[in-house]
Amino acid sequence: MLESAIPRDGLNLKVSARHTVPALHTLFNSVELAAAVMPFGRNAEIYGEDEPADNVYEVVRGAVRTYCVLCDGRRQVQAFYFPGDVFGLEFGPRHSCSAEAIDRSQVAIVKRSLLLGAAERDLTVAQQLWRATAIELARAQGHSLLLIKSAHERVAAFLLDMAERLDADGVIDLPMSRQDIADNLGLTIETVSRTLSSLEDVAAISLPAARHIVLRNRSALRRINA
Amino acid sequence: MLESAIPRDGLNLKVSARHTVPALHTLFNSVELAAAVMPFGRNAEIYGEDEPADNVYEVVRGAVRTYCVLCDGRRQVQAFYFPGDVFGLEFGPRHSCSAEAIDRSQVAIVKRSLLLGAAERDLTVAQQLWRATAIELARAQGHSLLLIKSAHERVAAFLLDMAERLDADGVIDLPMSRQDIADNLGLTIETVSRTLSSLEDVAAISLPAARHIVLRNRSALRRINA
DNA sequence: CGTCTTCTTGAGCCACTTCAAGGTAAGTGG
DNA sequence: CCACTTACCTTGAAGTGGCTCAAGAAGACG
Repeated sequence: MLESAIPRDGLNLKVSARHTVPALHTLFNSVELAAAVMPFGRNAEIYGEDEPADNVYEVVRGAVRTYCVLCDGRRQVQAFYFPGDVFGLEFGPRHSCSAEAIDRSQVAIVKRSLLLGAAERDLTVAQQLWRATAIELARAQGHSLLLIKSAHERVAAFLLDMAERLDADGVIDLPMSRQDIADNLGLTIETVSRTLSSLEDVAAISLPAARHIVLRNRSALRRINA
Repeated sequence: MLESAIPRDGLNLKVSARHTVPALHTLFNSVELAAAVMPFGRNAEIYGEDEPADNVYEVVRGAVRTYCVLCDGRRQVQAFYFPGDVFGLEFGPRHSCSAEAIDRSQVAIVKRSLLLGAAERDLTVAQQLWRATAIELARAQGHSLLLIKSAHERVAAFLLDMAERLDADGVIDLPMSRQDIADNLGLTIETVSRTLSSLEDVAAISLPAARHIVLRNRSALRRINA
């Protein structure tokens, strides 16, 4: 139903079979919903930190990053979202971080008030809201665990995560820049680049192009990940 | 109601006025509940990682830490909980990390199934479950933001957080060891110790005893925290 | 083809870690 | 009450992983 509403363009990113967060149509399977699908250009802001959290979003095509900026300009990318992933769901009234399209993307948008209303009438919707938040919590906890690891471990973990979410037979097509990866892993772009090169040196991956990574040895990556 | 069920002993830790997570009696204000209060000794395990998450807990007196251990033994303390704080609430069937009493503590315990049942009958309980998870999510996001900062920033942030939660007029009585703090902040105990000493040198704090910290200049700490 | 952005690589540096020693405080048994 | 033990904390000195600064290579795009 969501699918049929989506205009196609040339982006052609794959839709992940495994959802990080229950898809909106799961959230809505017993409710009539009005989901608008909106296009966003490369680096376009979807919402900003502290803005009212009036909507909930699902990536239909493309990729989205959420991030916080410290007062001195350091940026932390909290998460990446791909087709099927839900983001921007808050309990409180305001967004805790900003969201931007990484690439040209299509995003389904539904009014939060509609969801909350549905949750009041339908128990399973209420449960899905809880579930979506719980999955985000698990992600955030995993992210903080990541940040105590070494650069090699962080990059290996990142690659394994991306492989699971974007995989086409061991080949990863990254939509995001090295800067995005670095800000997600709490490293510098130089360290990310060097670490990828060193993983290529030990034949764990190969790098036919900067954003095109082939996993050559997943168990080696898992071993590095600790 | 919970209060009256609590046997007193000699610990005499203060009960924080400000709750990190809605207290169980908030969660239960429209439900009859059977909350047992159990004592735990210093370093006693309350639950272990991957154990079935059959209960939800509230610190009544004392202090609790939750933590994960990596395969090579590195430990990350995810959070500290003080009187009034709820912990161990999971959406999934198993605990994502272990919980231990830091000190001799009293912990109120309720069956998860009771809560879930109540949530099915009572919309506000369902909302409180969601809310508690959302607050944990905010905490986890804050924690990962902390971990990209410098040692000085992390320690300053830790002190400000503890001051807010344990404060008795600018004096902090820490229940946890330097190792706990280090594992929470992603640093070594030596770095934590050195950083505290250096904060004392610049007159931001004073250290009459290792676990007794006096905030001398909060705005300096806030400035350091970035 | 030139320009701009992004990515890679190198060299030196610094914040934090590691390793090591000593100090302090609380508990325990004599 | 005091020696002894043990756990915890602090401080120093040296090492190192990741950062900073800098230059060049590789794509992307008009």
